[in-house]
Amino acid sequence: MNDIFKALNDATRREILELLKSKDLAAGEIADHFNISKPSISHHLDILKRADLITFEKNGQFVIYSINTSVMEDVLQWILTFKK
Amino acid sequence: MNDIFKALNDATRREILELLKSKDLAAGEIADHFNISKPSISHHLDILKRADLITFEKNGQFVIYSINTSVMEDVLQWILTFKK
DNA sequence: TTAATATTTAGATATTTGTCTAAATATATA
DNA sequence: TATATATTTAGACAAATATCTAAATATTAA
Repeated sequence: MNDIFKALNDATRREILELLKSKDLAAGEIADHFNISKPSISHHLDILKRADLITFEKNGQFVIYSINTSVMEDVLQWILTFKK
Repeated sequence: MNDIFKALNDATRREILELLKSKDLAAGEIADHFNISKPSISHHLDILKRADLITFEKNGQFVIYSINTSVMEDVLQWILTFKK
């Protein structure tokens, strides 16, 4: 739970998830959406990976990232415990 | 959304919310549950307040804190946009 | 009014975090 | 093989964060 909330606690990372909601993207395509260096985006992707919020697959020289919505279920359940 | 995720990105603050789920508590009662100084807990309460995740009411020399679940609804809706 | 209790504010400090540039690695293509 | 493209790793640095102690503020009670 710690890793998930940590990953979600950054506007850039949340926006990456929004992008991947529409379709899978290569690391470079993701980076192109931001005014942030590629290494920084790579670091954000790493944090999202650790939280298992995204997965990736190597395709030639590209690395294609996909969202993993199953982890969102855990957050959902946690939130629901607060609904009265 | 930023303030909410920031507030939730800390185990102590999430535990404070768990405590308040059961019942309203004074600042000191909350602090008694942790091996952390009262000023630190006061700081955590401040962050939860800013995120509107808790409310408070002064009662004599005590300050009674309550959880505000309505904000959880916003997180819930955000999470749901990822459910396929 | 003085002392005790409850809480917050102020200021300091060590750790974590987000960002950068430069360099390394991996793959594709000429 | 040499060069170009895609991505990550390494290392540095400023800003944010969680914590502490000491002091300030507010309220109650003797």
